[in-house]
Amino acid sequence: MKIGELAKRSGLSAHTIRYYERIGLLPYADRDRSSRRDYDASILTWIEFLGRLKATGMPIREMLRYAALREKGSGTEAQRRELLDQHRTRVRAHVAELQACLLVLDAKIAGYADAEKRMTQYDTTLPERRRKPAGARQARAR
Amino acid sequence: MKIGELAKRSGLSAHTIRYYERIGLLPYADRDRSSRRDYDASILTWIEFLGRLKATGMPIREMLRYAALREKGSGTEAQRRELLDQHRTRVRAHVAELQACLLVLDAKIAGYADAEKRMTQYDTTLPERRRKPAGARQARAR
DNA sequence: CTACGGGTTCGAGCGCACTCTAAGTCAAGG
DNA sequence: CCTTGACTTAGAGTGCGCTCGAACCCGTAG
Repeated sequence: MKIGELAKRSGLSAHTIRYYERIGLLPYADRDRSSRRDYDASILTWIEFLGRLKATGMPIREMLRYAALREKGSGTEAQRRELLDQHRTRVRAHVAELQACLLVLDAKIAGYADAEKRMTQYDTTLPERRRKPAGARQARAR
Repeated sequence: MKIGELAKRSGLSAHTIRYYERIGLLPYADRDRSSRRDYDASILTWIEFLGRLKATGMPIREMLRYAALREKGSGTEAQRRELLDQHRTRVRAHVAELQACLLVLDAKIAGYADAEKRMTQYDTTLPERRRKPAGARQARAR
């Protein structure tokens, strides 16, 4: 598989794939006789996993540490597990934080929704928004 | 409250506070007669809310849109609600993605934990890690 | 009076993660 | 043979969100 094909399949750009190889996130790819990268489908699994790490906010620096351990092969499993374990802890904390923020967001949005409802009912500030009082209660529901 | 005090209370640096004012994320602060910023405690509420937006990944560009609507005052509630509502949707999606990634991470970690356990039991690669076979099953539990 | 510990402005610099450009190589199709 | 288009490299540029430095100002304590 050439780099263009891999780009399509992985969702990364060819530029990014070369960049990842340059910094050591992807292993140095075999080249054909005209020095073009030729990939094995198995690289996709690795790219996909890198994507998960990235999606969960792992900085490239740390992915590099993981990639290096992986390259090094057996004997590094405990360190790899440790690294992922620590990352998981951070991700869990992050999810918890997001959920807390969502509650705040919910409250804020509910506040605005209330304000809107009141406006529609009593017509305090936006005359052009007036509706028949009877139907106003349901207005703008989403 | 002077900028240093606000920095301490808000967790932002004085540099960042000035930067936020410069770009319009914080309202232009009143100055004392020697042109130093003098803050009202109420700014903390706003900074805290900005922190939530930031924590949930809202780019500054969009916080600026929200801040501008807020400055503009009443009549912008519907737009503010809309903005926050869209953001909430994105955050929820992001949380879902993180949770999916966590499952992958869990599986990967479990895989490594298994490998370690097997190593400890059969002593294949790391002799210095050997333990009495009888107790090895429970080793390294977390 | 002077030193110090804040503060001020403006603009430059940084770290991250790409993203793109320029100039060149190569293989296949018309 | 010539064009096309996908590839190669090294290195420069981008966008984001700060972060810092330089030079200066000001009020108070010793």
